Amino acid sequence: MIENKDPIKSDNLTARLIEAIVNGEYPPGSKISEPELARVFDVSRGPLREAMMRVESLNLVERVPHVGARVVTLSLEKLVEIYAVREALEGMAANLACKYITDSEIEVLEALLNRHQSHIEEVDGASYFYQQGDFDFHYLIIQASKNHQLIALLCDQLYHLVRMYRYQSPRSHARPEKALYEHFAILNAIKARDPELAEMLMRRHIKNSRLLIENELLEE
Amino acid sequence: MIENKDPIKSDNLTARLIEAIVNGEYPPGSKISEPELARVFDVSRGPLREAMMRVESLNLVERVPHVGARVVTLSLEKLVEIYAVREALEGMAANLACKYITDSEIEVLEALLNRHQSHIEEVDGASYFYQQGDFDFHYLIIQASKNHQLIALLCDQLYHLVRMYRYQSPRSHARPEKALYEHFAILNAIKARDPELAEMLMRRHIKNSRLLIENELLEE
DNA sequence: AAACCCACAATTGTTGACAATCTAGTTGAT
DNA sequence: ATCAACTAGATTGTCAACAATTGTGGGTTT
Repeated sequence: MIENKDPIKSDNLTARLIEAIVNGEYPPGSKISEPELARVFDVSRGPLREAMMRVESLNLVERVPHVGARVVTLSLEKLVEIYAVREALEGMAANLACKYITDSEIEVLEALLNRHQSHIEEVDGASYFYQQGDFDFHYLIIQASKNHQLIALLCDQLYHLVRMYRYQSPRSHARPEKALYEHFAILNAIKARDPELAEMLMRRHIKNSRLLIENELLEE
Repeated sequence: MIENKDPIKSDNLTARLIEAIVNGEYPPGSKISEPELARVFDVSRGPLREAMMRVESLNLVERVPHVGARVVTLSLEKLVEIYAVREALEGMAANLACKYITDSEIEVLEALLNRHQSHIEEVDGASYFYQQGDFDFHYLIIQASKNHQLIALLCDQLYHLVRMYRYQSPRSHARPEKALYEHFAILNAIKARDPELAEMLMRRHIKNSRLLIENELLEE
């Protein structure tokens, strides 16, 4: 079976552009020059512009006609708004997951959380690892909802912005012990097939993350 | 003050394409030929493809590399998924609206609902008018949330699919009296600044709409 | 008759060039 | 000296032609 790597420049470009923006290679607010990027990515401006249109749809860049595109700047207000949306959507995801999650998916989640627990006990404050693990947990819950619209909205759109913020935030927003405790509570509710409880716990979990970020930023 | 009509073909095209697809000019499942559409809209394939990328991001068309794009087909399953997302997001919108809605916005909503009541009393089953009115009500609540991410997600993305379905559905999914009653209940909760109640009522309202659609389709 | 292969037409992906618009630097006037 | 207008350069928007891939139809083989 040959690995079918997309030879379509426009499609590959989109993913590469997203990565470059999310990890800060093109920092927030910086101008994006079409000729320059076309040179960097070794494509013509045609496919590049097509990719830009998609990236714009993801709200990663903002375009002004005849002027150009800039990487979005993540204000505190915007991030709070995003977390409100996450709260609603991931709450629903946890709710739906109670009905649709499979036994094997539950096993994967349990293994993941156990691994997190070990790591936290070993190295206190393994924050980078934890952030990735936090993403994994939320990802799996969202997937378990089996709602493709929900999955697309969260994983293909919102999470790029969330990742962009975490990558570039000087602070570490991790609170490993408490968050892990909340993750276990959510998983237990899902295992008990209790949609209302699972949704409520997920919403509280995300609200706590939001409050943490708000406080950290307000301290400055 | 001169009306600044966008002379940018690529941008205008996107809106025109969306309208054409939503109102069924290009029916679900039909193939979209780039040369043909370029002729119809009197543009080159360049701007047309840029518009197509955006329309694809809205999930109104599905593209296969080197094959082409087709208008999405709205299955019952997909619609149910969309309504679950609406339930989560519009519930949150009602919740937030309790905090951020202005007095003038409340007045507009009250006037809207009163107008609906009059119309329903006059002509029994003014279903077309009601459907537009239903959109207006939900639109205003969403706007009142003042959450730009939420507004963009619902008004700029999801609602195109909902409108597409309503336009093309042979049946009228209106249940004017009950829906109007629910609208009044939601508005009252918002006026009382009761976020939990407003969210709960909005979610029930949308769930009722979903159940109605499910039943109507299952009858066939 | 059914299945396979091959060439042809049509469509998609990509490119480079051209036109329209914005930005910046310079010149000139008050 | 400050501000406005103009010009030059660069950037964005658009186009038409070229390259690559897919689907189709006919012809051959089993």
